[in-house]
Amino acid sequence: GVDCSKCARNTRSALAPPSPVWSSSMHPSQNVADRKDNPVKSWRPPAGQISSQWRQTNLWSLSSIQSDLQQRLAYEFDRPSGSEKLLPGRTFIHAQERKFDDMHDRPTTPAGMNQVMREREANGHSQPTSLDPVYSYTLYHRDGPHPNSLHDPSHHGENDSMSSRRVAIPDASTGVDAGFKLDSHHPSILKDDPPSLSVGLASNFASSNGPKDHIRIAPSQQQSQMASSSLQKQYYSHTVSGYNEFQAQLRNGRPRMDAKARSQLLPRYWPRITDQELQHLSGEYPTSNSVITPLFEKMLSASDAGRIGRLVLPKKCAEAYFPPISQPEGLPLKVQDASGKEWIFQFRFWPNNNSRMYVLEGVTPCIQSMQLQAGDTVTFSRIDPEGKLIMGFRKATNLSSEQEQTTKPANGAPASSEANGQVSAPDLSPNAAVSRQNKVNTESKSPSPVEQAIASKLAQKEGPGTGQSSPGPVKRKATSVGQKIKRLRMDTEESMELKITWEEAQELLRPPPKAPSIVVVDGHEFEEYEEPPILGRKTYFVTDQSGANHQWAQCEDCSKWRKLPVDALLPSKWTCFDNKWDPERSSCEPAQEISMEELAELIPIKPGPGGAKKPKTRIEPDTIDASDGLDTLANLAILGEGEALPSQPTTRHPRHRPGCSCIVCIQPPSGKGPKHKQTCTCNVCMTVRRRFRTLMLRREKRQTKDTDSPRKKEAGQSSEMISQSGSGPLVTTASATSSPQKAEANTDGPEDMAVDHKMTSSPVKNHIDLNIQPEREDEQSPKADAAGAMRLLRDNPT
DNA sequence: GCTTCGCATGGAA
DNA sequence: GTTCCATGCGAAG
Repeated sequence: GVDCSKCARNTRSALAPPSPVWSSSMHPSQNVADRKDNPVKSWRPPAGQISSQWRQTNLWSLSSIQSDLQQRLAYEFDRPSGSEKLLPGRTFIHAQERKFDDMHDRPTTPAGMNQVMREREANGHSQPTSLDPVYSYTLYHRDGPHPNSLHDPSHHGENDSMSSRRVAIPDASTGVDAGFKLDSHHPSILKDDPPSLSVGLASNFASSNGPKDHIRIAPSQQQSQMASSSLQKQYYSHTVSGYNEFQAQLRNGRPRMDAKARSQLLPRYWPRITDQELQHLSGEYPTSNSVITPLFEKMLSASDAGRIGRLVLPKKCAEAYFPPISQPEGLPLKVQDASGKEWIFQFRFWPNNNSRMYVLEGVTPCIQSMQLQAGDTVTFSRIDPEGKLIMGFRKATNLSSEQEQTTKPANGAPASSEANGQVSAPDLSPNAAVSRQNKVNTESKSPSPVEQAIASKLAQKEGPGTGQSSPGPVKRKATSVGQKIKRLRMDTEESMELKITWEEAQELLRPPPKAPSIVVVDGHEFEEYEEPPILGRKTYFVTDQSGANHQWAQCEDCSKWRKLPVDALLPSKWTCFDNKWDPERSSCEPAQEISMEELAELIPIKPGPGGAKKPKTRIEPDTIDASDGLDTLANLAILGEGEALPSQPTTRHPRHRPGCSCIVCIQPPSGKGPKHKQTCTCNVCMTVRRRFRTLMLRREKRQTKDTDSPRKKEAGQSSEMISQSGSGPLVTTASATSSPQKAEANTDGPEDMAVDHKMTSSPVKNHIDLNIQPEREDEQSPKADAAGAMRLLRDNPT
């Protein structure tokens, strides 16, 4: 690459104020040296070019492949350009550029624009018309004949077909026009894509966080009046595509394809731009009547950022936005960064599997200049009408950005530029806007202890600096940061770790101290906590032989186990001194209440000191394995209500604190959980039975409201079913006479449970469908209800 | 032996 | 199954 910043600056100053003039000092015969003679690294633009760089429109202004150029020009000049004059896009742009305020008066229909265009072009040309090949070449952009093809392979293939090419001939345009001709001649995503319909003004810009496809900088002649106004910039939204589509169709002589083309372009290459980046850009080109068109961006892979100096270009992007090349040698491509430096890269391709692989060679100096690493993102934009290709970058600098990449679907752009303030140019990351949003999210949401713990653990795993974007080329797979990020995939090992961490965290979660509110959703009551669960000390819930419920916790200091009430919520570092429930054992000195051996029978610990493991056995034969989680929670839920229930640690649904018997808590994971005996009186079975009764009561009530006799009969049947399903005393009579509302209200309530427990401590014979939804069951036919009830009670719950 | 170039390979989309 | 593309790798300089 060549640092032509001086040239660029000089040019800029010499041409100040830069006007979008299309005079090119490059003579048609001014040749670009052969690549061998003028390799990229040593290439310097001819003096004549330098002064014209600032205003000429060619992106690839100094082409070295003369044959390619001449071949193209020969065709282009021979080709009638009349159709070009009917392009509405330019017309539109004319009006737009002539006066910003005219935007409101511009024809808003394609036809109207078209008309304006005709008039304008018929009026002649106010701008220099000297035609030089490079200029023409650069103005010109291939026009793929295949609507469904993002690019025209013929223009990139060795058998380049010129059939579809058009010429942006200065005779048909002013300089301004030419610039937009360039734009309009871009047949591919970029060209059509630029959502050229001007709907966005400064206000839009100011309020928009979304991607910007087009940035319009106010005409210079209006700057004085607009300098202090936010209207200085116009920004084109991508949302209005009607005109754009029409425009594209006209100018391309074929159906517009940008939408499709864009869809063909992988989202990770979609350019996005943030407000701040727009500001930055507009500041970079304050006097130019320019439209900034984000083209694409790419996250640097290890190879891209490596010393080889080759930046692999996405094929579609290269073919859409860069000049067509027919020879593998390609051509030099001039790119300017936001600071004004100009770089010359060799844009070329390699044959690859009957396709091509496009690369930019010689990017190392630029990459180094920008201090980019793998994982950072480079962006490519174009400023029209200058037609300059601008290269920006975005550093992936922080963890949040990385996380954002992993959460942002199919788009691997890294950090927000605002985050690090390293925006260098039109930072067009697809994620920029999302970055900001993510940033806001992360700021507004204080991480929970679990999140912090996980983050901390991950950070430890990754080690310092790995949260950053640049992992460095440690090993090949690991260096593919960009790929990993952009593919939004988490490393398998990492994923496992995260899972483990989360599982570990689950055991430590406790509901927040603040009492939850009850929310009824679809007939189910849920406890809703305003605060996230807290990290607590792991305890074991136990029901001793006397039926009393309590939990055991281990002192952080002395490792002695202390018996605590079931409702005790312990901090993560709990010690005997925190044992306010048992003054006799509120220090580490008193001995343990029971021996370790005895304790080991209660909770899953080793008889020796320390070593609490997950419960594998239970002291009560009919209890449920605590490892089964959800039903454990169901049991646990009832514990707080005085029911005699087995001991289990609370391992899941941390938001459902003891007492919660919601459908979530009582429902074991699908396919999990032990088979319950018909005589099982565990809480799950009890709750299911109770719910079933509630269901039947509701139905009975409704039926009673409608018609008496059939309903009573059915209710009787239902009751019979229940009575048949259980071997013990039945609750049906009492339930049937109780208030349905009360029954509903007390579905999960202690009273209900108490009654249930008394009256239905009998085995069930039928299968209990824990997925049953009483409210929906209500909607079923009585027959179905009966069947559902039978199904519900057919077997024991699982 | 090192660097560069150009193509091949294979995983991922 | 096809295409893309990150990167490996041998040949050449």
